[in-house]
Amino acid sequence: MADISDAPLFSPLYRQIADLLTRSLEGGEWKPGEAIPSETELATRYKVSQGTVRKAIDALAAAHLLVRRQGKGTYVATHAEERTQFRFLRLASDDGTAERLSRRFLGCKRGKAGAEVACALDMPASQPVLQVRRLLYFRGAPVVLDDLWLPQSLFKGLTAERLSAYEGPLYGLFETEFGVRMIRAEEQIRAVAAEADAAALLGVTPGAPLLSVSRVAFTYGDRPVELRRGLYDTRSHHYRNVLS
Amino acid sequence: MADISDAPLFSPLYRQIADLLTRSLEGGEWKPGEAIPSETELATRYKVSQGTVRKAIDALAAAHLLVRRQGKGTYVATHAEERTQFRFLRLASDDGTAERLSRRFLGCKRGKAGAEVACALDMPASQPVLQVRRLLYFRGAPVVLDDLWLPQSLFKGLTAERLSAYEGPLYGLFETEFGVRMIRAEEQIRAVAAEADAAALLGVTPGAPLLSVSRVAFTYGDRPVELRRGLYDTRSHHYRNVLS
DNA sequence: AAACCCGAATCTTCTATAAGACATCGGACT
DNA sequence: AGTCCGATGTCTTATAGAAGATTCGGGTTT
Repeated sequence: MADISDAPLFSPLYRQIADLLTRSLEGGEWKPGEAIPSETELATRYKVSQGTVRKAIDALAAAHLLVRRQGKGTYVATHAEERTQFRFLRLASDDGTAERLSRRFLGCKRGKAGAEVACALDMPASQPVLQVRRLLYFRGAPVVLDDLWLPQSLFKGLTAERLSAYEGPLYGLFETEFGVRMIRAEEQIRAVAAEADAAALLGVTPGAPLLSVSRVAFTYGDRPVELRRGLYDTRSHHYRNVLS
Repeated sequence: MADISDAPLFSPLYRQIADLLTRSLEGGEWKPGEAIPSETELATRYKVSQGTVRKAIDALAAAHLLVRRQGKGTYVATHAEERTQFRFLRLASDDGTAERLSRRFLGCKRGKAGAEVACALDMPASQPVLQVRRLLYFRGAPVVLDDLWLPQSLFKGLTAERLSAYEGPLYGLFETEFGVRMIRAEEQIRAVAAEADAAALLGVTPGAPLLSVSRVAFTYGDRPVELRRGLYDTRSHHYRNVLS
């Protein structure tokens, strides 16, 4: 059984507990969507008070690793069910209507990481990577062209068929099928002119301004596991951001 | 003296205290940069325990309304001093170097709010507004062209001279000179083609892709008090965002 | 005499714990 | 089928002590 001595010393007790919980989450002791043990149960397990466990859980809930439900329990956060997939897709329609979005996968090929991809994913160059290309449609019209790069080591067996078959957000697939849970992401946004191929796929004129969104997504331990570059047609949609 | 009875009933005690504190902040009982009374002092004032006051302060600190400093006290957050003006300006250089930014004000004229501006600022159309235009320079080169619309009722006496004279972030000026503190902002980002005048000011070719950032900034009570539209040259800079 | 160093006192926020209130759900009972 | 009720979660509040920051004064050094 886990014990306090596993955690780094000279750190507040509740933080040590939070680290232990994070490690259990990372190790898959509790799967996404499941409930973790109750606060009192964890308190007896770690030999601390319920309030201390609570404060540790508070920190993880603030980081969206856990979700609290009063009276029911505390659950491992998941991308599979949450309708807030808009936590990672920040595109919204100008008229504010919630639109059904569909998608189409254009390709899924194996290759070796170039310098840029290797750098972003913090891996040696020419490591095997998986490249995926897809289109997102809002109300039937193509709006987003996404290119993804994934380390093959983590996503063995990922094929275009499995991508097309899975319903729900991509990060839900990664989580349930490959045990890779995205925690956090950083994006770099710029305006670019549409190249010929992207313009054709998005139905815009070549040279038209597009939003370029480069994302690196991280899993536990701040390990980068996905590089994504999206091109957004922002004529009737926009990237929404909240500064708080 | 304030009392619990001022707060809405049937809400957790710590939230009631948080609301009272927010009202005091809004009313200017403690000015930005100043320290608020200690937790124990507030506890005796509101007739609750120190821990409850603490939890209320925690909530306001999480919303960046207050800043805690262990051993010293809790301070009212301010835009005037914080070097994290990059909480609202998310532009970063591609090479990661921290650059000194300078600015130049191009104009400051009075007028009446058009339909769009009035809608964004939640005011009747044709209300008097102030329009400001400025350029931001990174390393001597123009990168951002900003247009601001402000309700004249809140910013009486704001002139181009005062804008140029003030050192530090614009929101610091608003806060210290006009008592308007920005709490939160929402941005809509899109890619647009440079118009002739913007292209000339930013030193890009007309039609070049630019990042368009429309921001509505809110003060206490979620009252919108600023509309801002920025055009960013993203050839060697990018808008940085963190999804967490 | 002036400058400096170093604790004690006393502020502050931070941590840990305990006890009771509130929410949810399922089974027993009417 | 509807209602009550208890078991089991989280949520709220309270309290005591620990840890960090500042001030101030006495002692030492320059």
